[in-house]
Amino acid sequence: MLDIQLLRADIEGVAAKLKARGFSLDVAEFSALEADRKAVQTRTQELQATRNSLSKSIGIAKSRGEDVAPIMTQVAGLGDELKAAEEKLAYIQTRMQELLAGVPNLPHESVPAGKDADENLEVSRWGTPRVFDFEAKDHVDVGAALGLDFEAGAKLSGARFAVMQGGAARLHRALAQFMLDVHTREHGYTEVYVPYMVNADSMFGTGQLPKFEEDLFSTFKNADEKLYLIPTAEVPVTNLARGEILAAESLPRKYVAHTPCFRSEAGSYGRDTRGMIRQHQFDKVELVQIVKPEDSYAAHEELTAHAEKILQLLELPYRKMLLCTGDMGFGSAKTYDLEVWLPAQNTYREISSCSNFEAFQARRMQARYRNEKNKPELVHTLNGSGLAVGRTLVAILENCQNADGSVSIPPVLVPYMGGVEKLGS
RNA sequence: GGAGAGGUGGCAGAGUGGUUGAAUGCACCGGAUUCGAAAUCCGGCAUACAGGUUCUCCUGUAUCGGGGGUUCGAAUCCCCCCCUCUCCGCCA
Repeated sequence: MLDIQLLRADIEGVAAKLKARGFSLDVAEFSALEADRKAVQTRTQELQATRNSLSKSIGIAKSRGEDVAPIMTQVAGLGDELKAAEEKLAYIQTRMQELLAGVPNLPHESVPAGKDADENLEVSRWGTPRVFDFEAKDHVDVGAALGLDFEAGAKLSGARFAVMQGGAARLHRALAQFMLDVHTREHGYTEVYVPYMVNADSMFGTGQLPKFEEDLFSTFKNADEKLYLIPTAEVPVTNLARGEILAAESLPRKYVAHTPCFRSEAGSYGRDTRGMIRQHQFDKVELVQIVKPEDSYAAHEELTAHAEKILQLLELPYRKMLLCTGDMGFGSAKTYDLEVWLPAQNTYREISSCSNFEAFQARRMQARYRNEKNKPELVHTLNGSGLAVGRTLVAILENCQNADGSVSIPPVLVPYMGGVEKLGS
């Protein structure tokens, strides 16, 4: 959520920046509401002040045993106008909040302008895509012999679900364990275990609600309270700070969590229908940092490097992309995507997305810390995949496949595989 | 699932209709004392929003788990919900 003060001070400037990311701000509606708000709020508060002081004098008069009837009639005269004013103010404020809640974050000045993914900027490449001396198969074909079973997933749950057995399942688990170990031991993150279902307040806090409800799975906790399945651990982990005033010394907070993620993938019909790339349920190891505002851009570089480190250790070629204004997520001020090389697709595919949200989520969550002046100030929040486990499995199956259909395990994973160096054949 | 207790400021903990945004203690900040420190003393210390002002200041409004109600006036009374704790039952 943007600072409403910013919109009041310079709505045209804000609208221009939002336009760069393809969002059209309803300046007219906002301005009209703002004009109304100012008048109605001032009047409401005046009336409330009058009522309060009259009520107070009733108390005083009563304690002195004086007749309070004249004051009572005076205060009664306020009733109707006050009630009407309060109702109108509540309506205006609700409407403004709704409007504001749907406005995406402003892009950071270092973000290139662009319309869509085609205008993202390649920042760097690591590793060299392997040249195969045989026809490289895709992960579906490689995985079939190793226990990766999409038909079973479809039988149990439908499209976009998979079952893994034996070696594939073991490799999947090994990847998550490995990532957690690297981030906790070498990168200083605290491992957290969090709920996989969260309430609407949490979803609002990180920005999934109210705008993206159709992307979420949900269930009813009781007749009128919904619980949402997390689309990423970012939601429960970042919301740990919701409503808190953190001690400055406790920052930065660095969390890593391994969770399943659930996404309805509404609107992606026909895309990535084959294989594990786009599933309704997948595992991810997520990095979250909660930092002081002045540290967030350094933290963003650091967090991205932490995700890159996993790819490097696994010896998977990747490139780092700086997303342009038009391709960034709703709440992000700046995002790097890491894209891993997939030989069967002959291209790089997203395996991690690392974003700095600045105060956008913190404002929605009222997540603050005490600054040097001892005043509460909004923190900055960041997160990034470190990495998406399912897609990492895909990358290993494809990049490390052998002509005989087996898959060589990256050396760093061998200890996590009980010493197994090769799956299949 | 049954029975009971409770949710108040960073923390602990008073407060059952009226100058209560809220006693007191701790923590924290400033000052005094001291060669310095501890102890002691004095003062300050919630958040959000609005208006004025552009001062790091004044005025106002809202906020005592959440929502609704009664009332001129609600932390305090009524209703609904959420959460925490204790005991019993059940259970991984």
